Amino acid sequence: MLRISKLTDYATLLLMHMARAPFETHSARGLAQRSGLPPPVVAKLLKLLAREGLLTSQRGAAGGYGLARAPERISMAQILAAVEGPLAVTECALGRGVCDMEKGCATRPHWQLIGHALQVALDAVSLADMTVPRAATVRLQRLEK
Amino acid sequence: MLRISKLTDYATLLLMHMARAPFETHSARGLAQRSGLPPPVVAKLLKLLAREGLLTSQRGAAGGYGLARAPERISMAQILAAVEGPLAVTECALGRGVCDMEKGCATRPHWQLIGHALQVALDAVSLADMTVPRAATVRLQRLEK
DNA sequence: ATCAATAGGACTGATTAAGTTCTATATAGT
DNA sequence: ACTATATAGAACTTAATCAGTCCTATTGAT
Ligand code: FES
Ligand code: FES
Repeated sequence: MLRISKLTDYATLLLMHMARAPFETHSARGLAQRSGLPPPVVAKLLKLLAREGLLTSQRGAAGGYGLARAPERISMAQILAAVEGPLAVTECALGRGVCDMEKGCATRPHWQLIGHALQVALDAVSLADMTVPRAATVRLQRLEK
Repeated sequence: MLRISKLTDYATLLLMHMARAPFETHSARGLAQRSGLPPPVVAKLLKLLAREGLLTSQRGAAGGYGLARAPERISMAQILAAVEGPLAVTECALGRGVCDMEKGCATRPHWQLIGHALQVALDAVSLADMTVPRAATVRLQRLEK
């Protein structure tokens, strides 16, 4: 349940690779080779991440992608949001009129509450954490108290 | 992102209806009428929830479904798990050999960490909370500190 | 017996995710 | 200027999952 998409998993993987050399530019081809992912998928994802502001891009020969900011300042929540769109646990979490069963349904505010809790959990883990084993453990354990 | 399925939303809705009379038995037909959901969907969901141990069932005339335990002791995490299967944020979060890109991928333990945080957030909200506006607010706010 | 209820599974259609391909544009080096 | 190498963007196809329906069997009260 609550499975993230493969694309998001891939995106995280790519960003982790880039985080090992945070100030250099990386080409889509090179990242595809290093990650083992299919080149078209890598290209698609990098374009998306650049559009969403997580990466900077430089066109032309000797161009490539670079992290838009330090790995510590890129959260998993941001990566999720970039690839899968804004967090909305239920379809009808945002506005009225979207859902047929609004009458007789009092769940909306509660789902929003849960959504917020998830957001907090995802914000607590940064890309930098992901590259360092057990880095986020302490912070997350504090969340659970 | 991290959208729960409609079925899970429906299941929650049904359980909330039942929680208003926690000790009575409810028929699928009756719940379909009260909830406004299509009867076949309601029947399917109740069967599933009974199999998963969230509901008790009584066959035959005058039969029906009842909550397996008090609404306070049914968490949203349990409902999610019943309808959508066990929480696994990534496909390869559990075992080895599932995923092609295991070599060169160090994300697994971190995803497990995130998965655990989500689990905690979902465990903090009970079915009883869902029926009472703002009931879970305080508990969730404490989680965020 | 009969009627009202759940149990289980098979099946279909709709929606979304995943992956590929093609064309256009920008830039460095020669 | 030319060429090679890169990203930008969109359209398209296929695969997988979700949502919803339907049919048959079983159970139990009247
Ligand atoms: S099911 Fe959409 S508002 Fe509750
Ligand atoms: S992508 Fe599957 S192990 Fe990382």
